[in-house]
Amino acid sequence: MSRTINESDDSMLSKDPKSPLGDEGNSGGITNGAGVLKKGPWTSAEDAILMDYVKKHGEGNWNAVQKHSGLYRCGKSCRLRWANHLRPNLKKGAFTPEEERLIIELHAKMGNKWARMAAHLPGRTDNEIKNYWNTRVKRRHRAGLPLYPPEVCLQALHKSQRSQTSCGTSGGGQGHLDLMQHGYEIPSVPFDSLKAYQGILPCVPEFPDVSADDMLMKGIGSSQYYSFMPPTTHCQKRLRESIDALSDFDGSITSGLQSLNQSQNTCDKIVRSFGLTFPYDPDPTAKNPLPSGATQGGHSLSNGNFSASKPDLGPLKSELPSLQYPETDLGSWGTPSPPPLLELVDTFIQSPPGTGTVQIDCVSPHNSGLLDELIHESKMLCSTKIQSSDKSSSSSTFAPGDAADSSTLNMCEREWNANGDPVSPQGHSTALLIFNDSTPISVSGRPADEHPPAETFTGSSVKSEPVDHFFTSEEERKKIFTDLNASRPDALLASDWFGCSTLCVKDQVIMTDAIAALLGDDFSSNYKDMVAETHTSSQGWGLGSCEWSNMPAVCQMSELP
DNA sequence: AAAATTAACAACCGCCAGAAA
DNA sequence: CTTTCTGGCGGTTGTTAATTT
Repeated sequence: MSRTINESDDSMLSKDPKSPLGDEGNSGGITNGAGVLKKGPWTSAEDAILMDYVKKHGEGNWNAVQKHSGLYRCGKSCRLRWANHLRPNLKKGAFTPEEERLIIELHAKMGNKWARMAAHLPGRTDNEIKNYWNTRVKRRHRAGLPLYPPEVCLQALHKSQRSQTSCGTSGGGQGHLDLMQHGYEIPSVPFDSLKAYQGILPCVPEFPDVSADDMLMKGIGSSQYYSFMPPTTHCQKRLRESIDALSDFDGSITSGLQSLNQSQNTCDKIVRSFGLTFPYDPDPTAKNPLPSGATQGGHSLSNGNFSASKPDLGPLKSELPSLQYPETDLGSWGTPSPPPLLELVDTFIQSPPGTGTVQIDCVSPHNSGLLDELIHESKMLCSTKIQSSDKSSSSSTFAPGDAADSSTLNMCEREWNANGDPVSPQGHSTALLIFNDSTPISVSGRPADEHPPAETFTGSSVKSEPVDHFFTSEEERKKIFTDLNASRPDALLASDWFGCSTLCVKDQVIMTDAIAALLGDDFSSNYKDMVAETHTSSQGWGLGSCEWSNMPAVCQMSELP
C-alpha cells in the first residue's frame, strides 16, 4: 500500500536538516546527539533523500546516512526502508499464485526463515513474505484450514525421506540438495514421519499436513492470536543452551541426555531447553503445582480455540502467562500420537535415572512472574527428585496404578467428563503420553524396537507396520532426531511439543499401549468407547483446525527399572 | 450509513553474529 | 582478547484500507 506516504510530502523534499523532514509527523523519536531521529512512516521526501544517498554512496554504512544526508533517521531505519521499499527491482503488489505456492513450500522446509525465503523470491522482501505468512496463518486458522496444503506435505515428506536416505548413505555429508544449497534445515521430520502414515496407516486416512513449523506457526504467527505458544526464537534460545550442553550429541541421545543427569545445572538446562518443568512431587495428591487459577486459565488456554469453544474461559487468556498448561486439560487435547512418535520422543528425551516423573510444560518465553516461579519450583523439585531417586532408583517404576499418576488421571478424567464433549472437533479426545525412562522400553515394558500394537486401542485400524516402513531402525530414528536437533532446534521443540502433546488425526484416534498402561483398563475402555464415538460422529477435523497451541503438556517421564 | 472486523502493510524493536577497532 | 560497531533477522505492533455486519 502506498497509503502511508502522503504525496504532498513531496513538497517537503529537502536536505535541510531543519526542514520538516526532521520532525514532520514525528511520533516520538530518539536522540542521537545530532537531534531527534524521526520514527514512523517515511515520507516521499525522505525516500528521495535516501535514494539519493544510496545512489551516491552505495548501500551500507547506514549510520552515515544521517550524517551525510541530514536525514533524521537511524541507520537501521534507513536500511530497512531501502531494503523493503526503495531498492531497485523490488516487486510490488500482491503475491502471484506461484509465489504463494513457493512461499508455502519454502516455509514448510525452512520455517520462519524469511530472509532465506526471500532469496527464493526475486523482488520480494523478507518483510513482505513474513507479513503474507502471518496473515495467512491468521486467515487459515480462522477458517479452520490446515496451514499447508496436502501436496506440500507430501512433497516435504518425500524430500524428507530422500534427505534421510541421503544422510544415511553419505554419512550426512551430502544431504538433500536443497537442504545443502539453500540451507534448508531439517524438515519437520517427526511430522513428516507421521505424514508417512497417511499412505500407510489406515488409521491415518488424511493426515493433515502439519510440521514443526506448522505447530510453531500456530503459536507464533501472531502473538495476538497465539500468545501461548512459545515463539520459535525464544525456544531456540533455550534449546541452544541445551544443544551446547549436548555437544556430544552424536546420535547417542541416551548418553547425551543421561549426562544431563549429572547435576542440577543440567537439569536446569533441560528445564529451560525443552520448556519442561519438573514438578516432581513426592506427594501425588498435590501433584499439580499450578495454582488453581493457572490451571484453570491454562485450561482455557489449552482449550484456547480461538473460535472460543469455551468462551466462559476465554477472558483468562489475556490474564495469564502463556503456556501454563494444566495437567487436567483433557477436553482439548488431541488424540494420542502413534507409537513411533511416542518412541521417537522417548528416544530423544531420555529421562535420566532419577529424573522421575516429569511434567513437560511449555514455557513461554515471556515468562511472567508466575511462570518463573513455577520453573524455579520445578528446578527445586527436580533437584530434590534427583537426590531422592538416587536412593530408590531401582524400585522406581511407573505403573498404571501409580498413585501419583492416577491422581493425574483422575483429574484428567474429571476434567474430561466435565468437558462433556470430549470428541468435539476442537475438544478432541485426550491421552497422556508417557515418556518412559529407558528409551528402548515402552511404558508397557515392550522393547522399543518392538512396536506396540496400537490397534489394541483403536480396535481396528491401527497397525504397526508403518512404523517399520518408515523407520527402518532405531538408529535411523535416532539419526533423524540427531539431525533434527542439531540444525533445527525449533523443530526439536516442536517434536517435544508433539511428543508431549497428542495428535489429532482425522476421523481416527491412535492410542498407544503406553497410554493404555497408564490409563489402565477402565479408562482405556472408556477411551475406546469414546474413540468409537468419535468415529461415528467425526466431523472431519484435522490438524489444521486443531489447536496446537492447546497442546497440553501432561507428559510424564517415568522411570522404569 | 455506521460500526466492527479483517487483511494488508509498514515500521520498529530486540537480539545476534561478524567485523573492525 | 575484549569491546564496539554494523548489518541482518525475526517478532511484534500500529495504521489504514477493505469488507462485513
